[in-house]
Amino acid sequence: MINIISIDLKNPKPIFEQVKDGFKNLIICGVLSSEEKIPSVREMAQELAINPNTIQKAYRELEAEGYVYQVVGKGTFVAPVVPLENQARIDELILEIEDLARELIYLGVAKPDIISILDKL
Amino acid sequence: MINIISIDLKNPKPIFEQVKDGFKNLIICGVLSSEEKIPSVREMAQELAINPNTIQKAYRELEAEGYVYQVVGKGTFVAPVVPLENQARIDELILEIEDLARELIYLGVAKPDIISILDKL
Amino acid sequence: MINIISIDLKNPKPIFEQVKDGFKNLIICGVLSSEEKIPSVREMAQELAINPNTIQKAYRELEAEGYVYQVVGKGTFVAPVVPLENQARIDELILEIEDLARELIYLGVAKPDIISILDKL
Amino acid sequence: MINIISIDLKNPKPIFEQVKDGFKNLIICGVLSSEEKIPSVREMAQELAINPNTIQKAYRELEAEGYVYQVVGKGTFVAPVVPLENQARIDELILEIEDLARELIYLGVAKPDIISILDKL
DNA sequence: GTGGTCTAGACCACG
DNA sequence: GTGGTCTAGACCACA
Repeated sequence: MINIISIDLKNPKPIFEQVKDGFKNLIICGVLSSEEKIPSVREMAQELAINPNTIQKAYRELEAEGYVYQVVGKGTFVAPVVPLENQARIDELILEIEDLARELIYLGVAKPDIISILDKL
Repeated sequence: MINIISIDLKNPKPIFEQVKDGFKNLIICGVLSSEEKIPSVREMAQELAINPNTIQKAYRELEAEGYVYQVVGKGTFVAPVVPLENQARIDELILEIEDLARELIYLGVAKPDIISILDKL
Repeated sequence: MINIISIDLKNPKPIFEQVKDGFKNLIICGVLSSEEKIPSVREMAQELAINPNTIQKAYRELEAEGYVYQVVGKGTFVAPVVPLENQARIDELILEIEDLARELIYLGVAKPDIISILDKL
Repeated sequence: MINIISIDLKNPKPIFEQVKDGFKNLIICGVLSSEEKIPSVREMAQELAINPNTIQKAYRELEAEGYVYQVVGKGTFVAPVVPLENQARIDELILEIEDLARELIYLGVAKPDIISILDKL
Protein backbone atom coordinates (compact mmCIF):
# COMPACT_ATOMS: atom_id res chain seq x y z
CA MET A 1 0.00 0.00 0.00
CA ILE A 2 2.87 2.24 0.71
CA ASN A 3 5.40 3.37 -1.86
CA ILE A 4 2.65 3.58 -4.40
CA ILE A 5 3.10 7.29 -4.89
CA SER A 6 6.36 8.61 -6.23
CA ILE A 7 7.53 12.18 -5.85
CA ASP A 8 10.07 13.94 -8.05
CA LEU A 9 11.51 16.95 -6.27
CA LYS A 10 13.03 18.21 -9.52
CA ASN A 11 9.65 18.28 -11.19
CA PRO A 12 8.45 21.89 -11.37
CA LYS A 13 4.97 20.64 -10.52
CA PRO A 14 4.27 21.41 -6.83
CA ILE A 15 4.70 18.43 -4.54
CA PHE A 16 1.14 18.59 -3.17
CA GLU A 17 -0.07 18.35 -6.77
CA GLN A 18 2.13 15.36 -7.51
CA VAL A 19 0.63 13.62 -4.48
CA LYS A 20 -2.89 14.59 -5.51
CA ASP A 21 -2.41 13.42 -9.11
CA GLY A 22 -0.73 10.27 -7.89
CA PHE A 23 -3.77 9.27 -5.87
CA LYS A 24 -6.13 10.35 -8.61
CA ASN A 25 -4.39 8.01 -11.02
CA LEU A 26 -4.47 5.13 -8.57
CA ILE A 27 -8.18 5.65 -8.06
CA ILE A 28 -8.94 6.06 -11.75
CA CYS A 29 -6.94 2.95 -12.68
CA GLY A 30 -8.68 0.93 -10.01
CA VAL A 31 -5.61 0.23 -7.89
CA LEU A 32 -7.48 1.89 -5.07
CA SER A 33 -11.13 0.91 -4.95
CA SER A 34 -14.19 2.54 -3.51
CA GLU A 35 -14.34 2.78 0.30
CA GLU A 36 -10.72 1.68 0.61
CA LYS A 37 -8.71 3.48 3.28
CA ILE A 38 -5.70 5.46 2.11
CA PRO A 39 -2.68 6.14 4.38
CA SER A 40 -2.98 8.83 7.01
CA VAL A 41 -1.42 12.23 6.48
CA ARG A 42 1.31 11.37 8.97
CA GLU A 43 2.14 8.03 7.37
CA MET A 44 2.40 9.53 3.92
CA ALA A 45 4.47 12.45 5.20
CA GLN A 46 6.93 10.12 6.89
CA GLU A 47 7.02 7.70 3.97
CA LEU A 48 7.73 10.40 1.40
CA ALA A 49 9.87 12.52 3.74
CA ILE A 50 7.67 15.49 3.07
CA ASN A 51 6.04 18.15 5.21
CA PRO A 52 2.67 16.89 6.55
CA ASN A 53 1.07 20.20 5.57
CA THR A 54 1.86 19.35 1.96
CA ILE A 55 0.08 15.98 2.20
CA GLN A 56 -2.78 17.64 4.03
CA LYS A 57 -3.23 20.06 1.16
CA ALA A 58 -3.26 17.22 -1.37
CA TYR A 59 -5.90 15.32 0.62
CA ARG A 60 -8.02 18.45 1.03
CA GLU A 61 -8.05 19.00 -2.73
CA LEU A 62 -8.79 15.35 -3.44
CA GLU A 63 -11.79 15.66 -1.14
CA ALA A 64 -12.92 18.89 -2.79
CA GLU A 65 -12.80 17.15 -6.17
CA GLY A 66 -14.82 14.21 -4.87
CA TYR A 67 -12.15 11.52 -5.07
CA VAL A 68 -11.91 10.82 -1.35
CA TYR A 69 -13.77 11.70 1.84
CA GLN A 70 -12.33 12.25 5.28
CA VAL A 71 -13.87 10.89 8.47
CA VAL A 72 -12.59 12.60 11.59
CA GLY A 73 -10.88 10.10 13.83
CA LYS A 74 -11.16 7.33 11.24
CA GLY A 75 -9.06 8.36 8.26
CA THR A 76 -9.42 9.08 4.59
CA PHE A 77 -11.30 6.83 2.19
CA VAL A 78 -11.80 6.52 -1.55
CA ALA A 79 -15.19 7.93 -2.51
CA PRO A 80 -17.62 5.85 -4.58
CA VAL A 81 -18.11 7.01 -8.16
CA VAL A 82 -21.47 8.30 -9.29
CA PRO A 83 -21.32 8.07 -13.09
CA LEU A 84 -21.97 11.31 -15.01
CA GLU A 85 -22.62 13.21 -11.80
CA ASN A 86 -19.95 15.83 -12.21
CA GLN A 87 -21.00 17.28 -15.54
CA ALA A 88 -19.02 20.49 -15.00
CA ARG A 89 -15.78 18.54 -14.65
CA ILE A 90 -16.65 16.41 -17.67
CA ASP A 91 -17.22 19.50 -19.83
CA GLU A 92 -13.93 20.95 -18.64
CA LEU A 93 -12.07 17.75 -19.50
CA ILE A 94 -13.61 17.62 -22.94
CA LEU A 95 -12.52 21.17 -23.67
CA GLU A 96 -8.99 20.32 -22.58
CA ILE A 97 -8.87 17.13 -24.59
CA GLU A 98 -10.06 18.99 -27.69
CA ASP A 99 -7.34 21.60 -27.25
CA LEU A 100 -4.67 18.94 -26.89
CA ALA A 101 -5.92 17.03 -29.90
CA ARG A 102 -5.95 20.17 -32.04
CA GLU A 103 -2.38 20.92 -31.01
CA LEU A 104 -1.33 17.36 -31.89
CA ILE A 105 -2.93 17.70 -35.30
CA TYR A 106 -1.18 21.06 -35.79
CA LEU A 107 2.12 19.40 -34.92
CA GLY A 108 1.57 16.90 -37.70
CA VAL A 109 0.01 13.91 -35.97
CA ALA A 110 -2.78 12.33 -38.02
CA LYS A 111 -6.23 12.21 -36.47
CA PRO A 112 -6.59 8.41 -36.82
CA ASP A 113 -3.32 8.02 -34.91
CA ILE A 114 -4.71 10.07 -32.03
CA ILE A 115 -7.93 8.08 -32.01
CA SER A 116 -6.07 4.80 -32.03
CA ILE A 117 -4.15 5.93 -28.95
CA LEU A 118 -7.40 6.50 -27.10
CA ASP A 119 -8.87 3.29 -28.42
CA LYS A 120 -6.10 1.31 -26.74
CA LEU A 121 -6.88 2.61 -23.24
CA MET B 1 -6.79 41.78 -35.73
CA ILE B 2 -7.25 43.50 -32.43
CA ASN B 3 -9.33 42.22 -29.52
CA ILE B 4 -8.51 38.70 -30.57
CA ILE B 5 -7.02 37.82 -27.21
CA SER B 6 -8.94 38.12 -23.99
CA ILE B 7 -7.43 38.24 -20.54
CA ASP B 8 -9.10 37.37 -17.25
CA LEU B 9 -7.25 38.96 -14.35
CA LYS B 10 -9.17 36.77 -11.86
CA ASN B 11 -7.96 33.62 -13.56
CA PRO B 12 -5.21 32.06 -11.42
CA LYS B 13 -3.35 31.27 -14.65
CA PRO B 14 -0.55 33.85 -15.10
CA ILE B 15 -1.35 36.64 -17.52
CA PHE B 16 1.63 35.94 -19.78
CA GLU B 17 0.40 32.36 -20.07
CA GLN B 18 -3.10 33.46 -20.99
CA VAL B 19 -1.60 35.61 -23.73
CA LYS B 20 0.63 32.75 -24.84
CA ASP B 21 -2.18 30.21 -24.93
CA GLY B 22 -4.46 32.70 -26.66
CA PHE B 23 -2.03 33.11 -29.54
CA LYS B 24 -1.28 29.41 -29.62
CA ASN B 25 -4.95 28.69 -30.14
CA LEU B 26 -5.27 31.30 -32.86
CA ILE B 27 -2.30 29.81 -34.65
CA ILE B 28 -3.42 26.23 -34.21
CA CYS B 29 -6.93 26.99 -35.42
CA GLY B 30 -5.58 28.79 -38.44
CA VAL B 31 -6.93 32.25 -37.55
CA LEU B 32 -3.35 33.43 -37.75
CA SER B 33 -1.45 31.94 -40.64
CA SER B 34 2.22 31.35 -41.31
CA GLU B 35 4.37 34.47 -41.75
CA GLU B 36 1.54 36.70 -40.58
CA LYS B 37 2.56 39.61 -38.37
CA ILE B 38 1.07 39.70 -34.89
CA PRO B 39 0.68 42.96 -32.96
CA SER B 40 3.84 44.49 -31.52
CA VAL B 41 4.63 44.09 -27.84
CA ARG B 42 3.65 47.70 -27.20
CA GLU B 43 0.40 47.47 -29.16
CA MET B 44 -0.73 44.36 -27.30
CA ALA B 45 0.30 45.89 -24.00
CA GLN B 46 -1.80 48.97 -24.63
CA GLU B 47 -4.70 47.01 -26.07
CA LEU B 48 -4.89 44.67 -23.07
CA ALA B 49 -3.88 47.31 -20.54
CA ILE B 50 -1.01 45.13 -19.44
CA ASN B 51 2.66 45.82 -18.87
CA PRO B 52 4.79 45.39 -22.02
CA ASN B 53 7.21 43.14 -20.12
CA THR B 54 4.41 40.67 -19.55
CA ILE B 55 3.55 40.58 -23.25
CA GLN B 56 7.21 40.25 -24.11
CA LYS B 57 7.49 37.24 -21.85
CA ALA B 58 4.55 35.62 -23.60
CA TYR B 59 6.06 36.33 -27.03
CA ARG B 60 9.47 34.99 -25.98
CA GLU B 61 7.92 31.74 -24.82
CA LEU B 62 5.92 31.45 -28.00
CA GLU B 63 9.19 31.87 -29.86
CA ALA B 64 10.95 29.29 -27.70
CA GLU B 65 8.16 26.82 -28.46
CA GLY B 66 8.42 27.48 -32.18
CA TYR B 67 5.08 29.20 -32.74
CA VAL B 68 6.44 32.61 -33.72
CA TYR B 69 9.75 34.24 -34.50
CA GLN B 70 10.82 37.73 -33.62
CA VAL B 71 12.78 40.12 -35.80
CA VAL B 72 14.17 43.14 -33.99
CA GLY B 73 13.05 46.30 -35.67
CA LYS B 74 10.40 44.46 -37.70
CA GLY B 75 8.03 42.72 -35.36
CA THR B 76 6.80 39.27 -34.42
CA PHE B 77 5.57 36.77 -37.01
CA VAL B 78 3.84 33.40 -37.03
CA ALA B 79 6.41 30.68 -37.73
CA PRO B 80 5.79 28.08 -40.44
CA VAL B 81 4.99 24.63 -39.09
CA VAL B 82 7.49 21.82 -39.46
CA PRO B 83 5.38 18.66 -39.06
CA LEU B 84 6.53 16.12 -36.48
CA GLU B 85 9.57 18.22 -35.62
CA ASN B 86 8.93 18.54 -31.93
CA GLN B 87 8.65 14.88 -30.91
CA ALA B 88 9.22 15.66 -27.23
CA ARG B 89 6.19 17.96 -27.19
CA ILE B 90 4.13 15.38 -29.06
CA ASP B 91 4.98 12.67 -26.53
CA GLU B 92 4.06 15.01 -23.71
CA LEU B 93 0.72 15.86 -25.30
CA ILE B 94 -0.10 12.21 -25.82
CA LEU B 95 0.53 11.44 -22.15
CA GLU B 96 -1.73 14.30 -21.14
CA ILE B 97 -4.47 13.30 -23.52
CA GLU B 98 -4.35 9.72 -22.22
CA ASP B 99 -4.69 10.93 -18.64
CA LEU B 100 -7.65 13.12 -19.50
CA ALA B 101 -9.35 10.34 -21.42
CA ARG B 102 -8.88 7.91 -18.53
CA GLU B 103 -10.42 10.42 -16.15
CA LEU B 104 -13.38 10.92 -18.50
CA ILE B 105 -13.93 7.18 -18.64
CA TYR B 106 -13.75 7.00 -14.85
CA LEU B 107 -16.39 9.74 -14.63
CA GLY B 108 -18.71 7.59 -16.70
CA VAL B 109 -18.19 8.84 -20.24
CA ALA B 110 -18.14 5.99 -22.77
CA LYS B 111 -15.01 5.58 -24.88
CA PRO B 112 -16.88 5.84 -28.22
CA ASP B 113 -18.30 9.17 -27.06
CA ILE B 114 -14.78 10.48 -26.44
CA ILE B 115 -13.60 9.27 -29.80
CA SER B 116 -16.54 10.84 -31.58
CA ILE B 117 -15.61 14.18 -30.01
CA LEU B 118 -12.14 13.96 -31.48
CA ASP B 119 -13.48 12.76 -34.79
CA LYS B 120 -15.47 15.98 -35.18
CA LEU B 121 -12.40 18.25 -34.94
CA MET C 1 31.40 29.58 -3.09
CA ILE C 2 30.99 33.29 -3.32
CA ASN C 3 32.88 35.61 -5.64
CA ILE C 4 33.08 32.82 -8.17
CA ILE C 5 31.41 34.85 -10.85
CA SER C 6 32.73 38.17 -12.03
CA ILE C 7 30.77 40.77 -13.95
CA ASP C 8 32.13 43.51 -16.18
CA LEU C 9 29.57 46.25 -16.63
CA LYS C 10 31.59 47.75 -19.50
CA ASN C 11 31.44 44.50 -21.45
CA PRO C 12 28.88 44.85 -24.26
CA LYS C 13 27.73 41.32 -23.46
CA PRO C 14 24.47 41.52 -21.43
CA ILE C 15 24.90 41.04 -17.70
CA PHE C 16 22.51 38.09 -17.52
CA GLU C 17 24.61 36.40 -20.19
CA GLN C 18 27.83 37.00 -18.33
CA VAL C 19 26.26 35.39 -15.29
CA LYS C 20 24.95 32.52 -17.39
CA ASP C 21 28.28 31.90 -19.10
CA GLY C 22 30.12 32.21 -15.80
CA PHE C 23 28.08 29.41 -14.25
CA LYS C 24 28.24 27.35 -17.43
CA ASN C 25 32.04 27.46 -17.27
CA LEU C 26 32.08 26.52 -13.60
CA ILE C 27 29.82 23.58 -14.31
CA ILE C 28 31.72 22.48 -17.40
CA CYS C 29 35.08 22.70 -15.65
CA GLY C 30 33.77 20.70 -12.71
CA VAL C 31 34.09 23.46 -10.11
CA LEU C 32 30.40 22.99 -9.51
CA SER C 33 29.32 19.39 -9.49
CA SER C 34 26.05 17.64 -10.13
CA GLU C 35 23.27 18.27 -7.58
CA GLU C 36 25.29 21.04 -5.92
CA LYS C 37 23.30 24.04 -4.80
CA ILE C 38 24.23 27.37 -6.34
CA PRO C 39 23.54 30.67 -4.55
CA SER C 40 19.94 31.85 -4.46
CA VAL C 41 18.79 34.54 -6.84
CA ARG C 42 18.77 37.09 -4.03
CA GLU C 43 22.21 36.10 -2.73
CA MET C 44 23.81 36.44 -6.15
CA ALA C 45 21.98 39.71 -6.75
CA GLN C 46 23.33 41.17 -3.54
CA GLU C 47 26.80 39.72 -4.05
CA LEU C 48 27.14 41.14 -7.57
CA ALA C 49 25.18 44.31 -6.82
CA ILE C 50 22.79 43.47 -9.62
CA ASN C 51 19.02 43.40 -9.85
CA PRO C 52 17.50 40.04 -8.83
CA ASN C 53 15.46 39.94 -12.04
CA THR C 54 18.67 39.89 -14.05
CA ILE C 55 20.04 36.96 -12.07
CA GLN C 56 16.73 35.19 -12.37
CA LYS C 57 16.86 35.55 -16.13
CA ALA C 58 20.33 34.02 -16.17
CA TYR C 59 19.17 31.12 -13.99
CA ARG C 60 16.08 30.52 -16.11
CA GLU C 61 18.17 30.28 -19.26
CA LEU C 62 20.61 27.96 -17.55
CA GLU C 63 17.62 25.81 -16.66
CA ALA C 64 16.26 25.93 -20.21
CA GLU C 65 19.65 24.77 -21.50
CA GLY C 66 19.75 21.92 -19.01
CA TYR C 67 22.62 23.09 -16.83
CA VAL C 68 20.64 23.60 -13.64
CA TYR C 69 17.18 22.93 -12.29
CA GLN C 70 15.16 25.10 -9.99
CA VAL C 71 13.01 23.97 -7.10
CA VAL C 72 10.69 26.64 -5.72
CA GLY C 73 11.21 27.03 -2.02
CA LYS C 74 14.47 25.06 -2.11
CA GLY C 75 16.86 26.76 -4.50
CA THR C 76 18.76 26.15 -7.72
CA PHE C 77 20.90 23.06 -8.29
CA VAL C 78 23.39 21.84 -10.87
CA ALA C 79 21.68 19.30 -13.14
CA PRO C 80 23.27 15.90 -13.80
CA VAL C 81 24.69 15.54 -17.31
CA VAL C 82 23.02 13.26 -19.80
CA PRO C 83 25.77 12.58 -22.38
CA LEU C 84 24.91 13.23 -26.03
CA GLU C 85 21.37 14.20 -25.11
CA ASN C 86 21.38 17.63 -26.70
CA GLN C 87 22.38 16.76 -30.26
CA ALA C 88 21.13 20.10 -31.64
CA ARG C 89 23.48 21.97 -29.33
CA ILE C 90 26.36 19.64 -30.24
CA ASP C 91 25.84 20.24 -33.95
CA GLU C 92 25.75 23.98 -33.34
CA LEU C 93 28.98 23.88 -31.36
CA ILE C 94 30.72 21.86 -34.06
CA LEU C 95 29.77 24.40 -36.70
CA GLU C 96 31.11 27.21 -34.54
CA ILE C 97 34.34 25.40 -33.77
CA GLU C 98 34.88 24.70 -37.47
CA ASP C 99 34.40 28.39 -38.29
CA LEU C 100 36.86 29.46 -35.62
CA ALA C 101 39.43 26.92 -36.72
CA ARG C 102 39.13 28.02 -40.34
CA GLU C 103 39.66 31.63 -39.27
CA LEU C 104 42.73 30.64 -37.23
CA ILE C 105 44.18 28.82 -40.21
CA TYR C 106 43.50 31.87 -42.39
CA LEU C 107 45.33 34.04 -39.87
CA GLY C 108 48.39 31.83 -40.29
CA VAL C 109 48.10 29.34 -37.44
CA ALA C 110 49.11 25.82 -38.49
CA LYS C 111 46.50 23.10 -38.15
CA PRO C 112 48.68 20.87 -35.91
CA ASP C 113 49.09 23.81 -33.54
CA ILE C 114 45.32 24.12 -33.23
CA ILE C 115 44.94 20.41 -32.63
CA SER C 116 47.65 20.41 -29.98
CA ILE C 117 45.74 23.14 -28.13
CA LEU C 118 42.67 20.94 -28.00
CA ASP C 119 44.71 17.92 -27.08
CA LYS C 120 45.89 19.63 -23.90
CA LEU C 121 42.37 20.19 -22.54
CA MET D 1 29.76 37.44 -57.94
CA ILE D 2 26.37 38.40 -56.78
CA ASN D 3 24.05 36.16 -54.77
CA ILE D 4 27.04 34.83 -52.90
CA ILE D 5 25.81 36.15 -49.60
CA SER D 6 22.55 34.86 -48.19
CA ILE D 7 20.55 36.64 -45.56
CA ASP D 8 18.01 35.05 -43.24
CA LEU D 9 15.67 37.66 -41.84
CA LYS D 10 14.38 35.17 -39.28
CA ASN D 11 17.84 34.64 -37.90
CA PRO D 12 18.13 36.54 -34.62
CA LYS D 13 21.67 37.51 -35.66
CA PRO D 14 21.62 41.14 -36.87
CA ILE D 15 21.60 41.48 -40.63
CA PHE D 16 24.77 43.57 -40.76
CA GLU D 17 26.52 40.77 -38.89
CA GLN D 18 25.21 38.16 -41.31
CA VAL D 19 26.61 40.21 -44.17
CA LYS D 20 29.92 40.67 -42.36
CA ASP D 21 30.26 36.98 -41.50
CA GLY D 22 29.22 36.05 -45.02
CA PHE D 23 32.08 38.01 -46.54
CA LYS D 24 34.48 36.81 -43.86
CA ASN D 25 33.73 33.22 -44.80
CA LEU D 26 34.13 33.88 -48.49
CA ILE D 27 37.50 35.48 -47.85
CA ILE D 28 38.66 32.79 -45.46
CA CYS D 29 37.61 29.99 -47.81
CA GLY D 30 39.38 31.68 -50.71
CA VAL D 31 36.29 32.34 -52.81
CA LEU D 32 37.28 35.99 -52.66
CA SER D 33 41.00 36.51 -53.08
CA SER D 34 43.34 39.28 -52.07
CA GLU D 35 42.87 42.61 -53.85
CA GLU D 36 39.61 41.43 -55.38
CA LYS D 37 36.87 44.04 -55.55
CA ILE D 38 33.67 43.29 -53.67
CA PRO D 39 30.28 44.76 -54.69
CA SER D 40 29.54 48.35 -53.77
CA VAL D 41 27.30 49.17 -50.84
CA ARG D 42 24.53 50.17 -53.24
CA GLU D 43 24.77 47.00 -55.31
CA MET D 44 24.66 44.78 -52.24
CA ALA D 45 21.81 46.77 -50.74
CA GLN D 46 19.74 46.42 -53.89
CA GLU D 47 20.66 42.79 -54.41
CA LEU D 48 19.71 41.78 -50.87
CA ALA D 49 16.82 44.24 -50.61
CA ILE D 50 18.31 45.68 -47.48
CA ASN D 51 18.91 49.18 -46.16
CA PRO D 52 22.28 50.51 -47.49
CA ASN D 53 23.15 51.69 -43.98
CA THR D 54 23.12 48.07 -42.89
CA ILE D 55 25.59 47.07 -45.62
CA GLN D 56 27.69 50.12 -44.81
CA LYS D 57 27.96 49.00 -41.21
CA ALA D 58 29.03 45.52 -42.25
CA TYR D 59 31.74 46.91 -44.58
CA ARG D 60 32.99 49.28 -41.90
CA GLU D 61 33.41 46.43 -39.45
CA LEU D 62 35.09 44.25 -42.03
CA GLU D 63 37.56 47.04 -42.61
CA ALA D 64 38.14 47.51 -38.87
CA GLU D 65 38.92 43.82 -38.57
CA GLY D 66 41.38 43.96 -41.46
CA TYR D 67 39.48 41.83 -43.95
CA VAL D 68 38.87 44.55 -46.54
CA TYR D 69 39.97 48.09 -47.24
CA GLN D 70 37.96 50.89 -48.77
CA VAL D 71 39.29 53.29 -51.40
CA VAL D 72 37.19 56.41 -51.76
CA GLY D 73 35.83 56.66 -55.26
CA LYS D 74 37.11 53.20 -56.19
CA GLY D 75 35.30 50.70 -54.04
CA THR D 76 36.01 48.05 -51.44
CA PHE D 77 38.73 45.41 -51.86
CA VAL D 78 39.81 42.25 -50.05
CA ALA D 79 42.88 42.97 -47.94
CA PRO D 80 45.99 40.82 -48.28
CA VAL D 81 46.71 38.53 -45.33
CA VAL D 82 49.79 39.06 -43.25
CA PRO D 83 50.23 35.73 -41.43
CA LEU D 84 50.39 35.86 -37.64
CA GLU D 85 50.07 39.62 -37.65
CA ASN D 86 46.96 39.93 -35.56
CA GLN D 87 48.10 38.07 -32.46
CA ALA D 88 45.36 39.60 -30.30
CA ARG D 89 42.67 38.16 -32.56
CA ILE D 90 44.45 34.81 -32.62
CA ASP D 91 44.56 34.64 -28.83
CA GLU D 92 40.90 35.53 -28.67
CA LEU D 93 39.99 32.81 -31.15
CA ILE D 94 42.00 30.24 -29.24
CA LEU D 95 40.19 31.08 -26.01
CA GLU D 96 36.86 30.73 -27.77
CA ILE D 97 37.79 27.46 -29.40
CA GLU D 98 38.92 26.05 -26.05
CA ASP D 99 35.62 27.02 -24.46
CA LEU D 100 33.64 25.39 -27.23
CA ALA D 101 35.73 22.23 -27.08
CA ARG D 102 35.30 21.99 -23.31
CA GLU D 103 31.55 22.34 -23.70
CA LEU D 104 31.52 19.61 -26.36
CA ILE D 105 33.45 17.30 -24.05
CA TYR D 106 31.04 18.11 -21.22
CA LEU D 107 28.14 17.21 -23.50
CA GLY D 108 29.67 13.80 -24.05
CA VAL D 109 31.64 14.17 -27.28
CA ALA D 110 35.00 12.36 -27.15
CA LYS D 111 38.12 14.45 -27.62
CA PRO D 112 39.41 12.39 -30.57
CA ASP D 113 36.11 13.01 -32.33
CA ILE D 114 36.54 16.75 -31.95
CA ILE D 115 40.11 16.59 -33.20
CA SER D 116 39.11 14.51 -36.20
CA ILE D 117 36.56 17.16 -37.13
CA LEU D 118 39.28 19.80 -37.19
CA ASP D 119 41.65 17.48 -38.99
CA LYS D 120 39.23 17.25 -41.90
CA LEU D 121 39.17 21.00 -42.55
C1' DG E 1 9.13 51.82 -34.21
C1' DT E 2 10.73 47.08 -33.04
C1' DG E 3 12.40 43.88 -29.70
C1' DG E 4 16.24 43.44 -25.79
C1' DT E 5 18.13 44.62 -21.40
C1' DC E 6 17.98 46.41 -16.84
C1' DT E 7 16.33 48.49 -12.47
C1' DA E 8 13.43 49.04 -8.30
C1' DG E 9 10.14 47.38 -5.89
C1' DA E 10 5.67 44.80 -4.97
C1' DC E 11 2.97 40.56 -4.06
C1' DC E 12 2.25 35.47 -4.28
C1' DA E 13 2.71 30.19 -3.98
C1' DC E 14 5.31 26.65 -2.08
C1' DG E 15 7.37 24.15 1.73
C1' DG F 1 13.44 31.87 2.36
C1' DT F 2 12.89 30.18 -2.44
C1' DG F 3 11.61 31.03 -7.10
C1' DG F 4 7.50 33.12 -10.06
C1' DT F 5 4.76 36.91 -11.64
C1' DC F 6 3.83 41.67 -12.51
C1' DT F 7 4.33 46.74 -12.84
C1' DA F 8 6.40 51.21 -14.15
C1' DG F 9 9.63 53.20 -16.36
C1' DA F 10 14.44 53.80 -18.41
C1' DC F 11 17.94 53.18 -22.07
C1' DC F 12 19.92 50.67 -26.13
C1' DA F 13 20.69 48.26 -30.77
C1' DC F 14 18.76 47.41 -35.12
C1' DA F 15 16.63 48.75 -39.45
